Amino acid sequence: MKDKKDVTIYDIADKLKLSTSTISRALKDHHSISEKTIKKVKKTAEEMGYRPNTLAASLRSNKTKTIGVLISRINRPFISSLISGIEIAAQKGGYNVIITQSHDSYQDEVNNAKTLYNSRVSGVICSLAMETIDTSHFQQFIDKNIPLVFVDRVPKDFDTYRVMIDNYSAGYKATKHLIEQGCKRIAHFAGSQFRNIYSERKRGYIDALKHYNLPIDENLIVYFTTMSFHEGEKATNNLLDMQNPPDGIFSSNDTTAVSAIQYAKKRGVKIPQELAVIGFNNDPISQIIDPGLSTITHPAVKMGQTAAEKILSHLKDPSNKDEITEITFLNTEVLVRESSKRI
Amino acid sequence: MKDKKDVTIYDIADKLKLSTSTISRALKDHHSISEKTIKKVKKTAEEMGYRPNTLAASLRSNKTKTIGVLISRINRPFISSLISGIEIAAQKGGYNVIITQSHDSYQDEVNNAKTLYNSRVSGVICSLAMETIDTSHFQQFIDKNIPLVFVDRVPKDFDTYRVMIDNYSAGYKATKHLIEQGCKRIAHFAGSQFRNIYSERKRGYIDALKHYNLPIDENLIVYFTTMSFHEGEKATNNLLDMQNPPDGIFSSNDTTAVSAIQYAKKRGVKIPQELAVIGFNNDPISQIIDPGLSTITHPAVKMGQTAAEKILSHLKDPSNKDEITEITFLNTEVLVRESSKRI
DNA sequence: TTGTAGGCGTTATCAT
DNA sequence: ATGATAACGCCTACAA
Repeated sequence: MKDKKDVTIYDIADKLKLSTSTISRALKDHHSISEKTIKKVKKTAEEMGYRPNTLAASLRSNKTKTIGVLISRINRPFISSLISGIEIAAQKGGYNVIITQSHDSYQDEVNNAKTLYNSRVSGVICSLAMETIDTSHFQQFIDKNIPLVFVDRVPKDFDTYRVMIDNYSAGYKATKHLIEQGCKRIAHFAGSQFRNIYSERKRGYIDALKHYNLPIDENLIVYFTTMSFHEGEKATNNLLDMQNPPDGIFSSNDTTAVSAIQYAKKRGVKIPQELAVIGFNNDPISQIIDPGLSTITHPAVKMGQTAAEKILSHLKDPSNKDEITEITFLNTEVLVRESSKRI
Repeated sequence: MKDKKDVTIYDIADKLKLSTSTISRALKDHHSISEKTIKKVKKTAEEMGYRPNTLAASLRSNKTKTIGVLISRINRPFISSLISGIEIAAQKGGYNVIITQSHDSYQDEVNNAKTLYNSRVSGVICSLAMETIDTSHFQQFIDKNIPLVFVDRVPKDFDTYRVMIDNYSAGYKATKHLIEQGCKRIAHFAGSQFRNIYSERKRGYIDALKHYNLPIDENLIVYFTTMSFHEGEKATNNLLDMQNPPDGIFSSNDTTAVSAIQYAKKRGVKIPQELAVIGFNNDPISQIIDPGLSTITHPAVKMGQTAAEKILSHLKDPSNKDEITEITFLNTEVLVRESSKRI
């Protein structure tokens, strides 16, 4: 099968004895073109099987109508919902979404940023890799006035759009909930403290304890690197081996919270009576585990949509170019299931 | 902040008193350019902050180095793993991945196909929407010799690359497993029979029953539309209300299998003694539910990788342009957990 | 080994 | 209301 050549506006122009400018305008309903011509052009374009060449238009206008997304890995419930939201909002605005995964590697993130930059994306949405500390590879976007939105895992010190939840308050609420259920020794599964979503959750945890006059025991705070199922098991094991084990766990994600429940059950520890557990994210597994995992809900799809909308509106209104630092906080809620219901 | 203009090969040429062709070639290590010039050009390019304009190159070469992906919805375990695999293979080959969701709507799928076509993607990977029956909107890719790979939810009658599992044999194996556990009345949760992944699973189920001389009871076959948690509950309810309820369920996905387990437990039905259950996909929830859900494993990431590789190799070797019908089957396995272990 | 020139398809500017 | 022309940045025959 031969590759038939694409029909271009030249071909239409030839056929209709018009100029390419007229065709180009007619196809975009330009007001200076007569109704009749517009109709004729569109009809002929249709008949000839014309498809606009986005590439050429992009080159000409230096605009790609593409949003680049930089995330750790797609196949995690929170991230895939996030992307879903981005895609929905982007599509509504006529934008495409191009995805790159860092797999939580700093070097991959740097490379991907470069790739996106080179492909002239109109805007970038990023949730930082676990490893990332230095964020200078994002400066290139700022320099070229390409709107950049950080989502969820945002940097502390980079002035741009940010869409996130109030992790401090979520951590506080989660801990407070356990305290209200009568927990006195609450352990915390903490993520990498380089990612402030985790350090903030921990800060909320600490402050809640303080506020309720409970002692802070550093031995009850476990620092994770990957926050995997396996890490959760190990941590739970260690905690339960303590002379004075915890009676509650506030975990920074659902994966490790679920593993804690499973492991504790295996050891005969009663959930929630002897150990109350609350997680974070409301992943699907949280409602499947028995007892149901109390958790903090995240509006993941909404976050994606919001992030994409920030980009679209920035691109639409080129006035506010300078020094954008806009932080959008989305609401979280404590979702109480059986794993923490003691009273 | 002003948008600084991009550095082009013209700028480099000017600075080095060379022609643009030399620059262009030097940047790509063309053999006809001297080592010295290459080094000099690259150094200057680096210093001037040159970034190749993929757009211009694509327009010129009529190649975009982009793979378009058309799926139902990203935020499902199987799909997000699939995409992850695609992205990994694409990145390895220097390709970008652009994602569109149909949300299982036929119309959206048609629109997305058009969008991808217009953006001149180099290749397309698609898993069909639930609704899709007519697949003529994919013909445009074939006509332009754009490699098209269907994954998982493939059409019956469209001759192109397909990467999938042997759903018939998987359905057969799952049912056989239940039979071997002593089940006599096995129900089947079937998906839309327009999607042959589901009709094949059902065919495997039927044939296994036949092979073991078990009667086929149409009342035990439940046809789902969305295969959601809720649908699973309702179906389970109805089945358990029967005078002669089933003693086993083979479900076409894990979501409904899990809901069956939860609902049956709620009604006091013992799993697996009174009701053995096996699902499909090995979603994360399947190992969280208690008892653990037996299921059919899918190599989702591998499927994505394989699909992307088909495209890359097709693009690399333009010889085999005509009439490609290549079906790749990936292996499945019965993963036995507690939900079906009776002996 | 390097240079010249034309074109990829579209659109904006300036004419008519 | 329509047309001519140049430009977006890169690549590649062909020429030197």
